[in-house]
Amino acid sequence: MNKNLLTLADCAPSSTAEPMARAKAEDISALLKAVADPTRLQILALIAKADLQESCACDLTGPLGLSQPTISHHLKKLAEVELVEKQRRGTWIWYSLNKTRWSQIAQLFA
Amino acid sequence: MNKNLLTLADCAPSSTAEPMARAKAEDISALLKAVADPTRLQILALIAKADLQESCACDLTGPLGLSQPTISHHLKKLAEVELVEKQRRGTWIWYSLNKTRWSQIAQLFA
DNA sequence: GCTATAAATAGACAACCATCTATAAACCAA
DNA sequence: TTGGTTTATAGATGGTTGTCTATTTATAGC
Repeated sequence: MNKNLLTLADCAPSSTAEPMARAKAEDISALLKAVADPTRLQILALIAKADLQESCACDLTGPLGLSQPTISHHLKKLAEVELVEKQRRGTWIWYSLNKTRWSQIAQLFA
Repeated sequence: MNKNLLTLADCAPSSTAEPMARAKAEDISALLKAVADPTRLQILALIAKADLQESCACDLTGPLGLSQPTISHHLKKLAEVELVEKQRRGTWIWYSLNKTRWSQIAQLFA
């Protein structure tokens, strides 16, 4: 996933050649699906604006008006594609953005 | 949608303030959902690599192994969020990428 | 008008997903 | 160990969506 979508298309020799490999399309799709949810976009924005750019899950339920398991579910989805990272400090688990992964998405559309 | 997601977060004064407006999150989500599908990513790549960077729907069914209505369905989704544009020339309808819209996505993750 | 081709629509169906409640697991402090 | 707090998991449910077949609409040529 080191080339963007448009240049990826150039890998094939002609306009009637094979399409982008399905497996690669599914990889990119999985990453984008994780971001393409309104609640997860709000979660990412909340983390980004928090002090030290990290939040614990319990700080997200209130502003978003969602149950704790629902927030946990979304954070798991974001962690699965490595868009957020978790770090346990005592009772709390702190979530932060993986900016490398973030900019990889930007590269896809550059 | 003229600021990216991370700076959008800065609009709020403190870490306990309101989250990103739900309506805005849903707008961005709708755009990203349109791209976050493996078949639609393949369609976009096929259009990008085609001669003159445009394809008619009938050129997509073969390489992707999908029915004509399914391709039509995906092209409609992409057109709804203005990621592709359509132009009728006789019997065929030619689809091309809206690169302005494309780069707007890149801006979100810049 | 008739026929052929391209694209869109309608309707059906299976798979996926966001959310909830209820419960369990992990951790800290007495 | 007991109790309180935070996070994760299990299971259920309603809504969304990708795909298909069948049909309709639009255009071109005879």
